[in-house]
Order: sequence, then structure tokens, then C-alpha cells
Amino acid sequence: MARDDLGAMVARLGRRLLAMEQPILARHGVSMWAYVVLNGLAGGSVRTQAALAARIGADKTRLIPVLDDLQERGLIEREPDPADRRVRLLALTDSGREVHRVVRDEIRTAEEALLEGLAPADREAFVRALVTLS
Amino acid sequence: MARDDLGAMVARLGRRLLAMEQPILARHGVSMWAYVVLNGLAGGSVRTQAALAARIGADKTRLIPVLDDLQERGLIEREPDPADRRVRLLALTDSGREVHRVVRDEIRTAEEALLEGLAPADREAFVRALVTLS
DNA sequence: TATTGTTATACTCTATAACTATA
DNA sequence: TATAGTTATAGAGTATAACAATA
Repeated sequence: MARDDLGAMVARLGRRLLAMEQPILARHGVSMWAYVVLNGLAGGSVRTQAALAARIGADKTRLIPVLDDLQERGLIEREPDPADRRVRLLALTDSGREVHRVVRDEIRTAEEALLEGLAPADREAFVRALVTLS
Repeated sequence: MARDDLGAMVARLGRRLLAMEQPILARHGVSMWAYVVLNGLAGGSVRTQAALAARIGADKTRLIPVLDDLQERGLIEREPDPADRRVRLLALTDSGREVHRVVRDEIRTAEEALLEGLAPADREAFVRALVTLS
């Protein structure tokens, strides 16, 4: 069975997913990186900017404008750690948590619609494989 | 079963595949875009630069330095179409076909190694799903 | 007038280095 | 001296617009 390289197919699928998510994010005024940050903070285990950068695989300097924006819009809190005042402790506000939940639900719904194109057994195996490989 | 968004997982897998391919490409002195071009031409159905750009989803202007380099190195031919002298007809040289074959084989081998981490049934379903979705 | 390929330019994204304030 | 975060800068990658040569 002739097929493209995995790399080519994964890249195409990535572009397709991105195109699918873009309108959802735009509708809520959230950039891709802002969503990734909200997502990273939603777990609750990440507290500092350095930890967040490591978690989402971004440079720490890339995060700063995103955090500035999210803070201005009241979606995150960013306060000096009393125990080490070099560190900023990050947390979602209620409003941030809500935006994250809404956007995430819409994205998940759109993902499900995409997976409808697969046989049910393949669908489960695909997600399982993706969890393992990623 | 809590999992990340498909987008996040696909992006991570994409980065992983890229990191895996990078040393192979470097060893043969071929950039990612150069490989994509060789791959696009290997099928034989694509003949013009515009068609190639469309096929691989790249801007036509992005292709030009890549084609210049591949031509200088004797991996592709690029000649005006006698029937329409605006058009450049592209083709792999024997040497280009050989480089493509070698690189592709190494990439496929590495991909197989990656897929070893999956149960055989999941492996097939994963590739099948990827073909469908991408 | 429209199209293929090319060049020049501007823009975006990302990484690097230098700086501050703490420790 | 080392570290968290910030700022400024430079580099890479990409897209946009203008151009030359055909049709």
C-alpha cells in the first residue's frame, strides 16, 4: 500500500486541525498560544512562568506578551511568590477558567466531527496511538 | 479517559517526527523543503513549478531557492517548456531519484521503528486513519 | 489582458543576548 | 554567583507586491 511519509501526513493533519481551530479561537478572541497557556494552567500543577514554558515547549520570552495580554483581560492572575519574589505565580481566574472550558469544548466537538470520518474501531485505535506516540 | 486535544498531540508528534528526520536529511545534505520537492517530483505527475507548489502546499516563491539549489547540484532538471515558454518543466535526474530513494528508505525505516511502540493492530489502524484524515 | 516564473520587500515568528531584581 | 522574569535585538521563515517574459 503506497502512502506518504508519516511526517507529511502528520503535517497535513496538523494544518487541517489548525484551520479547524482557528475560527473557534478567533470567535473567542483567543490566540493559539493564549489557548495553549490557558490549557497549560488549567491542570493546576504548573505555577511559574518557567514551568509553564517547559510544559508547553515554548521559549520563556515567547510567553511574556501572551501572559501580559491574558492578565490585562483578567483571564489569569500573575503575582510575585512571597517565598521567592523573583518568581511569578500564575493562576487562571474564574473568567479564564470559563473561557478555557468553552473554547476547549468547542474544539473537542469539532475534533469529534473530524473523527466521524473513521470507522469506530479505527477511531479509538488512532487516539490511543496518538497518546502513545506524542 | 482524559487526554490532550488532538491538535496538541498531533503537533507534538510532528515535532518528534521532524527531530527524527533531521539527522537523516542532514547526513545527505538535503533540507526538509528539498526532500519535499524531491518527493513531489518522484511521482512523475507534477511537471511545472506552479503545480509542484500546489501539490506540496507551498508558496511558489518559497520554492525557487530550493529549486535553484537542487538544479545546481544536478538533482533536478529545469527546462523551458517548448510548448509554452513561460513554463519550466521539472524532472528528477537519475542522481536526484537515487538521493530521494535513499533518504526516503531511511526515513521509512525510522518511522517503522517509531511505530514499534504500538500494538500491531493499532499500528495498522493508526496509519489507515492518518491516510484518511490527512 | 492574463499567466509563469522571478525578484525585492515587508512582515511574522522565534531565538539570543543583555538587563533587573532578587536569591 | 546563580536564577526568574523582562526587554531589545537579530535571525529565520514566510507572505506580499512588483516585475519580466511570454501567451
